Order: sequence, then structure tokens, then C-alpha cells
Amino acid sequence: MKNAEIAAAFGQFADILEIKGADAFRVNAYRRVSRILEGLGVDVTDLVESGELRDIPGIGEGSASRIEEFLETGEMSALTEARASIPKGLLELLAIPGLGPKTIGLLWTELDVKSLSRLKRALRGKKILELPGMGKKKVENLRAGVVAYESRTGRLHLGAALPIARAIVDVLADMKEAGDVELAGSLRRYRETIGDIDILVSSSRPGPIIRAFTELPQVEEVLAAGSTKASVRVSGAVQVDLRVVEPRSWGAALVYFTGSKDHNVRLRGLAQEKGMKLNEYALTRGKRTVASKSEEAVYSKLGLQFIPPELREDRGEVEAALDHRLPELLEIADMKGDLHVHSNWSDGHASIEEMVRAAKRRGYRYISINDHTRSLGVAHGLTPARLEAQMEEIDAVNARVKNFTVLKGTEVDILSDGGLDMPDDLLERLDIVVASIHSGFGQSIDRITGRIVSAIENPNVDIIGHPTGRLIGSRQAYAVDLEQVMRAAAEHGTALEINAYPERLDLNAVNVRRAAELGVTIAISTDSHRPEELEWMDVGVRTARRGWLTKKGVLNARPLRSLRSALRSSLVGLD
DNA sequence: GCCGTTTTCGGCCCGACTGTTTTCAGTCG
Repeated sequence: MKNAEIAAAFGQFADILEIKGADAFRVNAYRRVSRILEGLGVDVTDLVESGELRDIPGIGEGSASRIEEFLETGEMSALTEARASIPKGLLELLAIPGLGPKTIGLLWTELDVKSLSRLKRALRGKKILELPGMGKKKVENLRAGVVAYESRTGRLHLGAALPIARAIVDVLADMKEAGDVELAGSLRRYRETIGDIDILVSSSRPGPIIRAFTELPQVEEVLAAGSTKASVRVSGAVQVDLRVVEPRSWGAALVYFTGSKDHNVRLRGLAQEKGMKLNEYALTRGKRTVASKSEEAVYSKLGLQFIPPELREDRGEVEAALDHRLPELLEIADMKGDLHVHSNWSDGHASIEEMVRAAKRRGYRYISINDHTRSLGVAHGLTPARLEAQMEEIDAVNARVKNFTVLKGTEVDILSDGGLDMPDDLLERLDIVVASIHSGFGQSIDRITGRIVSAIENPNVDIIGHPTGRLIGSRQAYAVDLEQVMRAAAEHGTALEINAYPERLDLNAVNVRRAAELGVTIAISTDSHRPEELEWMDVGVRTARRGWLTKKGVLNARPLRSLRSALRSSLVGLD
């Protein structure tokens, strides 16, 4: 699948044009194409073959023919030319906070700055102060920007960002001056990684709130502080942006600060079409306020169904909301149990009984214990004999607990040769068999796809665990043809997992949406190794929602009886 | 570059903050 590669090419094209001072709308058009390709569930090659590429809003004749050229030749001649027209080192500079395309262009033409090292030299010199718009303060800020860039940590996954954000929200929510306090931005949309943390507060007295925010103990640097808006850097180099708005603007502001940017652009365009204007204060017609207090009112007055934050990515949600055909998304309360949990029989840190108690506290009706199998030596994987002993222990636990069922399971290794690390006659006696790849990550796409497909075809396998193997920020997905995996899963009634561990989120939202389209059943599981990790079900459900999933498509949203009948039937995915 | 029951040309979302400035450009979200 070339989608990501072509998306990156268009992104770079936009960067180059921007530095060269091209029309901002043209730059934006390329960026939009890049984002569209990233969010595409299907292989762009298929769209070219079916002739549907030009039907996608935002992809016109120009971009379409560039995409086709790339697929045919492996490059885009226009991009190759553009690359040759500026020094390679300039592109990197765009990532420095406070340094934008205009200044980069200026520094390049006036001071021959064409790389990070040349920039650092220029910032030490005196000549830079003679440039128009340049002063002492600005140079200082750019120096700080370079330091921040060089010590950057990259985007945070949800598991790291949420605790930091919630701690700040809790403090602000306790202030008497504060009304509503909410996370906004990509964190409220539950994107799998976030660049910074956005917090929105309603209040008629923003002063004390801004002050309290900038004086939080975890703040290491105040980047900006105005009368209604402030930015700080907290420990771990994360930027946190705070915005305070009047209570009457709460809804409009929440829409605005939740984004995404593309979603907002669509909403504003829609407002304009209807003779209205939308900004962070209100939806207005002339001088009259049409809606502002609640998000629901803003969407409603735009003629839209309410769009949940997780869908606001401009991936068709605005069109669907206009036609009132948004799906009724899965809710966290729909989840009846967890189907992939470890215990201290392998590499978990708690006993089966401790995991069960934690699951009961969450209101679950069942949980499945899925310890590793023996080939995963580092995790103390179970031999067939130990798995049988564990099954007896589970019987004993089930005899003690009320209104709750512990299911017998395993996370069986899909071996390098495609076989499973546990005999079939034993797998057959289990309730939940999760099959996962933990070795041979470097194999070819055909071999890995073949391993997973043969696991799917095994009638004892119920769920494929973390189907791509990626670890956000540290390990790429292995080479796998997901389309083929999804089609096989749909055919054989095998579920694919959303592994809710925040560093995995595997499948991701885009893939979940595609899988659901193909009729694949999804299992949302936490892969917990400790009782408190069961909490990650929340981000799993959020990921499912980002993939437009309803309760119907989720295996463990079923009550136990229905789950059991689904597992018995090989037609899980077809009902 | 994309797009069109007002347009095939002329628009394209909107505002806060900062630093440099006598009225605004650049950056960011």
C-alpha cells in the first residue's frame, strides 16, 4: 500500500512551495491531499484502477495525475524538480517552533541559511538583526525554538498524554472562577498521538485562571500568556494551551478548539453557504447570534446531526451528518467484558482472581484469561500441561465468583512457519483463542500475511491479536496485507482485535473502519498485565468510535450468552 | 490546487498573541 508514501510526498511538496512563497491556498490544497491519503482506508491503487480517485472531494485533476504518475514511475516529476530548487536542509527548519516559512525564506535569501547548523550560526551573529521584522526578542525566541526542537520528544501517545492533561483539568475545575472545564483538541478526539494538550475553560473572570495555569507546579516555561489565552511547557517537554471563554460562547468555542482543523474549515464553509459566520464565539447571521452556548445547538443550526468529537476529521462525517445518517456509535457502557487479559501464570503481574475482581469493579460480566504460550520464553509462556492446570484453576475461580464468568483462553503464538504454538485438541477446549505474532517481524509481506491467514482459517482461533504489531513511536508495523487479512477474517468469522494498549491501538481507527465495511467482527481488548490496565478499554472504545463502529460489530459488547453463540458459529462476521 | 442550483474565474475560515512596528506581518491553532 503506497498511501502513506504518497501522502508524505504531497506533504513535502506543500512544505517546499510554502518556503518558496507560493499561494497559501495552493499549499493548503496539497496538504489536504496529503491528509486525505493518510485517512484513506483503501489502497489508493484500487481507486486509480476503479476510476474513483477524482470523485474524492479535495483531489482534482492535478493531484490525481500526480498520484497516477507516482504509481507508474515511483516518483512525481514536479516534486523532484521542486526538491532540486531549494536546499534540502531547509525543510527540517519548518519544525522549529516560532520559525515559519516566511522567515525561513528570508534567512535563506538574505543570509544563505540552508540548514540547521547554518541557522544556529546566523542566530549567534549580528547580521540577522538588520533584517526587516527582526529584533533582539525575536532572535532570542528563535534560539529557544532551536533548543526546544533539538530536545523534542515527538508526539505523545494517549497513555502518556491523558494523565498529564487530566491532572491540569482537575486543578482548574476546582477554581471558583471556573465554569466548565474540558479537554479539547486532538486529545478530545482521541487521536492515537497528540502534539500538544488543549484545555478550554468557561469563565467571566479569565485573569485568575490564566494566572493559576501559568503558576502550576509542573510548568517549566511560560511560552505565552495573554488575557484569555496562555501556553506553557510542562515536564516532559509537552506544550499545554489554555483558552478561557465567556460561558455564553462555550459551545462555539468547544467546537472550535476540538477541531480538527479540516473539520472546522468544513463547518465554516457550511456556515458561509447558509449566509452565516462561525468563529470561536458564536454562529451568527449578521449581528444576530444564532447559536453559541452548546455544541449541539451549533451543529443543529448548521443543519447537521450532532457529530461526536471522535469523528471530527473531515472523513465524510459532515456529509453523513447533513443526511442524518451518522452511525450510532459504540459507548463504553456497552462493553460487557475483556477478551485478552494476562495473569501471573505468564508475564502478568496479578493473579487470575485479582484480575477478576478488577473486571467486576468495572461492571463487566465476563473476562477471558489469555496467557502467552511456551515459545514466548521471555514471557514465561505456558506449556500445554500448565495451560491445562490453569484451566482447572479457572474452574475453581468460577465456582467462587457470582454473576460473573471467567473464560478460558490463551494468546497463542503464531510461529514463524505459520503453525500455532499449542496443539489443536487443547485449543478446542478453550473459550477464547487469541492468536498473535510475536516473532519473525522481518519476514516478507507474503509470509506474514500467510501466517495470519492460516491462523484465521484455523477453526479454533477466535481473535487475531494486535494484527499489525506496531508500537507507536518505537516499532513499525510488520509488512502485512491487511486487506487480504480482513477479507479472510470476514469469510471465516474470525474477529480482529483493537488492542487498546495505548502504545498499540492496533488495529487503528482507519483500519477498523475498513474492517467493519468488509463485515469483520471486532474485539476490543486491553491486553492488560495489571488490574489497573483494564482502564485502557476507554481508549479502545474511543478508537472504535473513530472507526465509526457501532455496538453491533463488537464481539465483547455482546452479553455472555450471545458471545458464546457467536463463538460457536463460524459466521460471526456475517450476521 | 480545488471548486461551482448564484460562479469555469475568483474566491478559498477566523482570530489571539508576539514583536516589530506607527498600522502590521508572521506564526499558530
